[in-house]
Amino acid sequence: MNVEEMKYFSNELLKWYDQNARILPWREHPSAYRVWISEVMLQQTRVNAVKPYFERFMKECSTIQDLAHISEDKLLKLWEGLGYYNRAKNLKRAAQIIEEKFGGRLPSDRKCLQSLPGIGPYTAGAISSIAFGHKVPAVDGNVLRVMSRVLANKEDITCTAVKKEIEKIIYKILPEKRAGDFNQALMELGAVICVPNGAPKCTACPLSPICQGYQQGIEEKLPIKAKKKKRTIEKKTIFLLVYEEYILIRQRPNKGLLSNMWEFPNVEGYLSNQKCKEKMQQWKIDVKQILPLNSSKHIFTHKEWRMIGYLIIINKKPKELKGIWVTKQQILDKYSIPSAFQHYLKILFLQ
DNA sequence: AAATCGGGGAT
DNA sequence: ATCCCAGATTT
Repeated sequence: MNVEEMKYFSNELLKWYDQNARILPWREHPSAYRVWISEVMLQQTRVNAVKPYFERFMKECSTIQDLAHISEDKLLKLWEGLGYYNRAKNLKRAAQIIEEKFGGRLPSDRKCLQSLPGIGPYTAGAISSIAFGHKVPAVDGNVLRVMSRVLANKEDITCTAVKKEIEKIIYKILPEKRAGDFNQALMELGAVICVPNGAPKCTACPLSPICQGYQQGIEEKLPIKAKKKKRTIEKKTIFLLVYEEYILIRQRPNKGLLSNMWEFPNVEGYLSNQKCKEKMQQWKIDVKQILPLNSSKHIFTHKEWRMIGYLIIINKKPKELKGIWVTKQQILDKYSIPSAFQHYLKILFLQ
């Protein structure tokens, strides 16, 4: 791209953004804290999914100081259902570091931001440019797609080298004045016009006159991405253990998948009705009634849980069982249960 | 470089 | 079913 085209790129993109920017909660009085929280929530997560979480989070935890001292229960509850729960833990850790080492204020420098947990190359660039106006790129999936089309670049955008190459090009195009708007505009264009999976809306695109992919008629073949590997399948049997108005839940380990989230007791594999009875004996549970429940499945990025379940009404609270007995209300108020268990959680609430 | 980590909406 | 999302971190 020559200098003229880069000027055109920047000018037309900003002009388009001025007329088409969506009204989003984090764009209202965008403090560094609000930009930070929104950008972390938006990692691999769609705008519409984030909106309600962002507004609730800001009500319940409106400053860095609040965040540095929030309880884990409350933090996970605010994040419940959003996914990638390490994001929430990293937010709190970063808030504590910001209090200790940065005087309670977010740094503006990109490299400095990137030293904080949960803030990588993209998020550091986004905060630095959007909240502080620094001239730094913020290259996310949208930007990679838009640029691979504009440049008709047929390299694999999942490669680190290609990402760095795009960052360099963006840096050259970035305007001195409105770097934050430019970065947001490029992402917005990717989300609204230069969409993935099928036909981008090139006739409505301000960059089509300089888009090489469009002019070569290969825009729908771009970007090039390596194929993902298949998901592994895991079978599980879920137990809804109910004693009077209490239900047994347990906390997952603090590492790995859904770490520190709460779940219903479960075992690997499908247990028959008979094997389920035996398992209850093994756990020394005084069973009153066993009811088989409908199967359910939950798809993660890299694995798939196929589940069956049993509703088990019991006569006495067993002592030595791992977990805690809670009411439905306590689950709603305090304990975070991931969406994977939604099917069985719903059954519980029908009881 | 590849694997891990969630959940949901669009196609 | 597959893809992808305002990615980061660990292996």
